[in-house]
Amino acid sequence: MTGNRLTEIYNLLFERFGPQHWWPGETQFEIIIGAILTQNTNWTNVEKAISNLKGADLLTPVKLYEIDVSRLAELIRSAGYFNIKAKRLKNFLAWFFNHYGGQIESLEDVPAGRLREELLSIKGVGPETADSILLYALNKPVFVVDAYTARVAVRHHLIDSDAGYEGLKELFQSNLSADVRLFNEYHALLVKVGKEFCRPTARCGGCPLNKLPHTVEAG
DNA sequence: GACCAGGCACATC
DNA sequence: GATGTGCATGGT
Repeated sequence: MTGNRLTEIYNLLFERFGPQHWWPGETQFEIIIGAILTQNTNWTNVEKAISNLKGADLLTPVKLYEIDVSRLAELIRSAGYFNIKAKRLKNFLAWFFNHYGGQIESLEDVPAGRLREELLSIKGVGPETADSILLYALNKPVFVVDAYTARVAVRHHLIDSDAGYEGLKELFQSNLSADVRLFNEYHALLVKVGKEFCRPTARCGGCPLNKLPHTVEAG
């Protein structure tokens, strides 16, 4: 029942918007850095920060591990919260080098459940960032939840409004096949429809999901 | 000028 | 365990 509804939503979104080509990043490492930088921030702001790092030829594990945190903060200023994000990147890099020698391939060998717990132990890496790294950088079949996911699911009565991150994640993971490409595209499509039609102040006109049972709760 | 954006940690009750 | 607050730039 819910599974069919989730599939119906996916199909409506894909028919309307097509493939989203996520994650926009050239390397696995770049995707991880982007996952931390995009916390509560518009992606266009993150692109400038990543561009700065590339322009300075610093977007490698070793170079970011060695760079001074204050210089890192200046380079990522456009991403917002730049002081705290510089620390968060450093926290991740310290963990990455201490436990995995700064080698992405070493991360890929770790079971997703264990790696998720380890990522969550890093200060500055919460559930969404951890799951984004697992799915988009490491190709593990975990569903990524974000503010848009919650808004769409609640407005279409797929889950209670007081459901937390894990509840939402379980909703999707238990009703869909554990498919990396499906999870990749589904999350990206939810972000797309969220940006265009499912904003906090509702403006649902033209939304491809309007044919579904629907209650708008602005704010 | 207010509101929003691909969160998270921490304080307080 | 729920709720509130700081973190900050840049686009609409």
